[in-house]
Amino acid sequence: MVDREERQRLILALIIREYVDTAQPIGSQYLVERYDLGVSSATVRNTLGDLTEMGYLRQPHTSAGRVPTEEGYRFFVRQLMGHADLPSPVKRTITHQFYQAGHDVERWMRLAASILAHQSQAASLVTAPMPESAQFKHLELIATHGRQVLMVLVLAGGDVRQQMLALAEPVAQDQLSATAILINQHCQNLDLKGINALNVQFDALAQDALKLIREEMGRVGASLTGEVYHDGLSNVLSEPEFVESESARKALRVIEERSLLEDLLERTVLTNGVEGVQVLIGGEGTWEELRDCSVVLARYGVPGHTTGALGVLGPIRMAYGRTISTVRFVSSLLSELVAERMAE
Amino acid sequence: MVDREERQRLILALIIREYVDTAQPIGSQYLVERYDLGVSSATVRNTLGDLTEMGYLRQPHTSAGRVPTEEGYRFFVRQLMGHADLPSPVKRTITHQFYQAGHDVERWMRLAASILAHQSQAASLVTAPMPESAQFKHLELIATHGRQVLMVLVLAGGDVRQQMLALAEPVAQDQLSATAILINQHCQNLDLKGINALNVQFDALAQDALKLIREEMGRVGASLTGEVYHDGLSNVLSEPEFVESESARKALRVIEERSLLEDLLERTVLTNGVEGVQVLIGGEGTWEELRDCSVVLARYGVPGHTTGALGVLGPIRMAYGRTISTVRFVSSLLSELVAERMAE
DNA sequence: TTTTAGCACTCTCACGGTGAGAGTGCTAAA
DNA sequence: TTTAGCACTCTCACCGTGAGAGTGCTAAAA
Repeated sequence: MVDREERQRLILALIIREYVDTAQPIGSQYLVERYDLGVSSATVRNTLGDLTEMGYLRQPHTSAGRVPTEEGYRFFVRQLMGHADLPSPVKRTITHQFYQAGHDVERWMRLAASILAHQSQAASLVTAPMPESAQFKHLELIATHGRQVLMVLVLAGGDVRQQMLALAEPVAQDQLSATAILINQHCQNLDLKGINALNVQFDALAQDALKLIREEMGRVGASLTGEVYHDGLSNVLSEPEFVESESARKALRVIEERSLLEDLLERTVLTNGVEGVQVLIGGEGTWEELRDCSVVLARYGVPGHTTGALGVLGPIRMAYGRTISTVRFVSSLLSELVAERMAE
Repeated sequence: MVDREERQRLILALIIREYVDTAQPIGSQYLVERYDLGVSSATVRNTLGDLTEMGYLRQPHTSAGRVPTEEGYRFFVRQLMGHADLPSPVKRTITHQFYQAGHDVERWMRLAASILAHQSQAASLVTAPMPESAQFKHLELIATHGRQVLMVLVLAGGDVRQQMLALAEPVAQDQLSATAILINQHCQNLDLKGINALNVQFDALAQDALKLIREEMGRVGASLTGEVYHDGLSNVLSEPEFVESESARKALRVIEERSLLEDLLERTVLTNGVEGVQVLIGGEGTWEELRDCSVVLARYGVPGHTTGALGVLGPIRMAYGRTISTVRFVSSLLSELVAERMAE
């Protein structure tokens, strides 16, 4: 004889597993036929009644089977699911793919998005790693043509930024190089505050360059999310819950519209102090656009220095186990890569 | 009394206009009520019969009104539509927005995608401008940490590329700078062929750098499409033709899957010799994924030097007039910007 | 006290029939 | 060549029906 509560947990887990597979309401008879529960369907029915009363299951209509509620999924994720890891061969394959991408951050991002989308069969999103504060490393000024100068600014952590600098009059490359060397000497390893506090008499050219440098460094840290990569959008459209295009539209907008996505990320994984993978089910009452979907998010990078976020967006009826382990693994991998890159 | 053929053209145009608005089959009575045609519904019915026989209209079923066929749209776009331009105030607004984006190519791309999506109420896509061949302009080698060196390569046309160069042993910045100067002297304005033909004895460091330069320059021109920007994906999901998610999925895949998109672009606008805006209606029998949608495409940039592509993807029932003029205008604007940037 | 068999009950869904409405094509007259 | 008139066809919304699924309850069994 099994403990009453034990059976409730078992059956909730089974219903979620089956429902994630089939997208069909699950009945008592179906369960006893497929699993060796050792009890009759009537007993299962009692348990189903309990779980329904507890708010973890619901019936679409009287004569239908049970479907997990959002609360049911939450309970499952928090208490029932366990901490399964990705199978080792999968991990090795993924690691290998990142290894092949070399030092190219853009390729990392695309690869991460592709892997997440593929593993979870849902939509994925990855934001480029963003330094939380800018630290001057190196400057180059390169004459292009006429009064336009290309400024290449290297920041700590391997972040490279380019800007065009429009001068009042043409300047020779020699003079540009001299100015760059001068600025490099004074600004080495300074942050924005340090550069602002600099008390040196620069010439007009250097001042122009410094102005642009300040602007560019000010931009760093102003936003927590950089370029956004995504993949697998067409995956979610094949899910039955997104056939009424309205919920699909809302979900798409979260990925497309930068402001929505930034709000979501900043209020979840990019909040300092929060660690690990976060699971948002059905918008959690906060995000109307996510009412019909779930999001699995994680931060990656080196906290306090350079971080980004990644995650998966799919139907509420999602294979949380696999998705969460993939998100966890890819984020830890990216964290390692970012840390290595910073050490360079 | 109006010429028979004249009436056919008028009525086809009216049906397309109405159908694009309402997405409902249009009947003879509806037309005579809304437009002052000067003839009875019976006459209109005869004309409808003609147009149906010509293959420009069809009936979803016997007792329904008429709907344009793909052939009908094609005829409309080619013969009936005229060459309406965007209203001047709209043009001014758009021009102003690009002006505000400064010299930032990434912002141009995002802005173009946003404008196209917004104006056409459909999905838009823009590929970054790609030089057709690489010409060496300038090189910088910057020590970062240990054996990792940041290589910044400036190509003609303002294209800047960065790569990490991993050395066998650490090298001081002085020596890196000297090597860069050396390479700059020898490679100035050379293309890949010229660099390969170079007959100079370089030291190990310079040879490493040159190897990477060759790789990077070889990458230019290898693909005709660079980074792809898009916007307005959620627009198309609101169209009634995309409620059955299968056609929406196929359309999304064209935008998401690089290989599909590249094939499409290279076989249409990026084919040399083709000029102006191209309209593909219903996949034109060639692209299965586009069977249920239309694409309005154009090339932009400076032909033979640096070009990109842009376009709009929407339902076949699309407001071709407005979309085509927007695509034409934005592409000409981007062409100007790219030309200016090349002159710098 | 827990489990189970039995059973009545409820609800959905697929099916077929029906009638209103829309739009047509044809015919014959203008 | 155009038009009025009309019969015809097809869809679509509506309804009623019955099979099927799954339930909750009750009373007996363990």
